[in-house]
Amino acid sequence: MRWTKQLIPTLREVPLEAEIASHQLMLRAGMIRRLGAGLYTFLPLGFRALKKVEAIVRQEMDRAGALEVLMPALHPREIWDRTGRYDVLSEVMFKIEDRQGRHLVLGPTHEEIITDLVSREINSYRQLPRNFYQIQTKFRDEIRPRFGLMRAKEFIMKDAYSFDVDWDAAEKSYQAMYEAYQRIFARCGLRTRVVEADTGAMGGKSSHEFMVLAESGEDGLVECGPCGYAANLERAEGVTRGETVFEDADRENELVDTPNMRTIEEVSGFLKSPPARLIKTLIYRADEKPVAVLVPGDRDVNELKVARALGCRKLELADDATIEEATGAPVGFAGPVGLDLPLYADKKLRGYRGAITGANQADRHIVHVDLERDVRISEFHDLTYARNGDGCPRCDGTLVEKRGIEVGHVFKLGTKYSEQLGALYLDPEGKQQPAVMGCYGIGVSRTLQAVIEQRHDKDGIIWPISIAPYAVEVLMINAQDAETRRVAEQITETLEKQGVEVLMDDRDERPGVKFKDADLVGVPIRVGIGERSLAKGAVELKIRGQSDKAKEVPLDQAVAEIQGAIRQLYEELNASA
RNA sequence: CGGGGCGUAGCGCAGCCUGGUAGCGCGUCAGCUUUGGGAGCUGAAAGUCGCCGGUUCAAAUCCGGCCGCCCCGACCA
Repeated sequence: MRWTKQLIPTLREVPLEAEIASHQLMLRAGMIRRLGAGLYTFLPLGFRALKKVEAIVRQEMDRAGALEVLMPALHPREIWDRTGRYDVLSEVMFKIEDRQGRHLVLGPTHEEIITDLVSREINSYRQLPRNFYQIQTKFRDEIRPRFGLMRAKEFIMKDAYSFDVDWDAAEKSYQAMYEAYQRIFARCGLRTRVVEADTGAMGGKSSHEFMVLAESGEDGLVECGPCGYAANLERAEGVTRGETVFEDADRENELVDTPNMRTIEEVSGFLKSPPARLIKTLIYRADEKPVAVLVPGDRDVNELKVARALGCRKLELADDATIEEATGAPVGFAGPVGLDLPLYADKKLRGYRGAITGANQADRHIVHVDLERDVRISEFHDLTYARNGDGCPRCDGTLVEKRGIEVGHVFKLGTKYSEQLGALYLDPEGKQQPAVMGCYGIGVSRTLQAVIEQRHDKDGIIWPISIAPYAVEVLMINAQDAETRRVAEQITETLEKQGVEVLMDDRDERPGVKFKDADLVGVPIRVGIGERSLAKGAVELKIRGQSDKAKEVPLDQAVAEIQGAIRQLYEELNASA
């Protein structure tokens, strides 16, 4: 392919709309263009790379025995009502009406659709296990789309759904997908970390996320070096090794004046006590009923954990009026002593003595609080976010906090959907059983961008050979030189005949422009054709991201060398897998 | 949805406070010169100044409303 026949609108300047490196580079390298918030067109280069990722996903899913299907993106509302998820996912679903006034949604995910299909088509244990997957566009009304393809309203996803006769069999299906995912991401040149994760609105028993470590990642995670424990911050449990008994722990509790001191910071400073000594008391509405949540003053509440501990569907911080009504004091002075609400305390507060809490009176706090002596806690749970330096819940190690981009998520779903939608089969005894399900997602378009986020330098993208839009770029240093053109065209043609994807930069531009664009676009193997080396009967070979200077290769060996370089790049990729 | 910011040529921006001819850099097109890491000169095309309304002799500029985008937060398979 000639550059002059392609559309590769590279940008010299950084577009204002892009914040993170991968987003900037996708725009600058002419891979994508924005249509609206969270909506992107793939230009030829971006689409080529995307198709490479898809091809790897297909190969590995097929290899793992999954069967490719294609389901509609548009769904009748009724199917979502059958599982109650029309309400659960209501906010993220795009809803539309057809001219008959029928209610339709644009699918944010496809559990209902595939389970409905399986309920009709699979009836016997002899037909199990089966795993169906598709690569398709998903629609989610994200509150805030950002970072280009990272969080878009419309994005490409590979989703797979496994159906098994029982939990043991389902576990095998899960393992097969887990391993397929490892291979997929390795083949994309990504270093990923697998973490325990929250199942969220998917429901189900447990799940693992595949994270691409990156500073710009939207997800926080912690990991423990010694034992390998790793979990999404939404789920991670950190063990505190901090003290729970503070000075004057044995004294009776007493009221102290704390005029206008409402925040942990203010009270901590005013009373000259570390924030950890304070007990933060937050009033929530759990399914409309007020409850109090207690956590150490230096900790943040993890509302997902609270909701799970309480078993409530809807959890929100109470408004000021509710707080005043529940505590009898203005906001900022709530405390558990004498508070007539269900009290849910974070585990780390166990044994807290000599602590400080709000007094449920304006401008007052209570000191020397002994949680066991002075308060009747309803339940202790893990209710806070883990953080850097916390103890590992599995071993003696210490947790390290990192950031990551979630590119894959595998769930053990169980029988939730199969029961609700009647995906039942007859076992050998003729008894009806619900299929045990798993579901497995890969954000395909996001994965593409994650590769760039992880593999770039100041000059541009460094594609792994496996998903590069082209494997080789043949660069005419002076496109007006006849011999340059002849050699470039001949090498390009030979390689293309051998099935190599070549981009030939035949633009009549200055060399600098073409070198810069080559680095930006990031094609792995660059073949420079210029008068200087042609005079020596050679061309110049350079691997993107490796060594600064190009290697001169005799003309008659050029194609063989290029093929060798391609092979080597694939080998390196496999070796790191 | 709350807070902040921005909307002027394809991209990046100035002009707005203090109303009066719409500008700069890059890119694009043409010509000449140049040619190994984002060239030089000359010329040219290209803008309903986000939209609607108001004030005014006159609005990119002042006022009101709306829309869009970006950032932070809340939220999120």
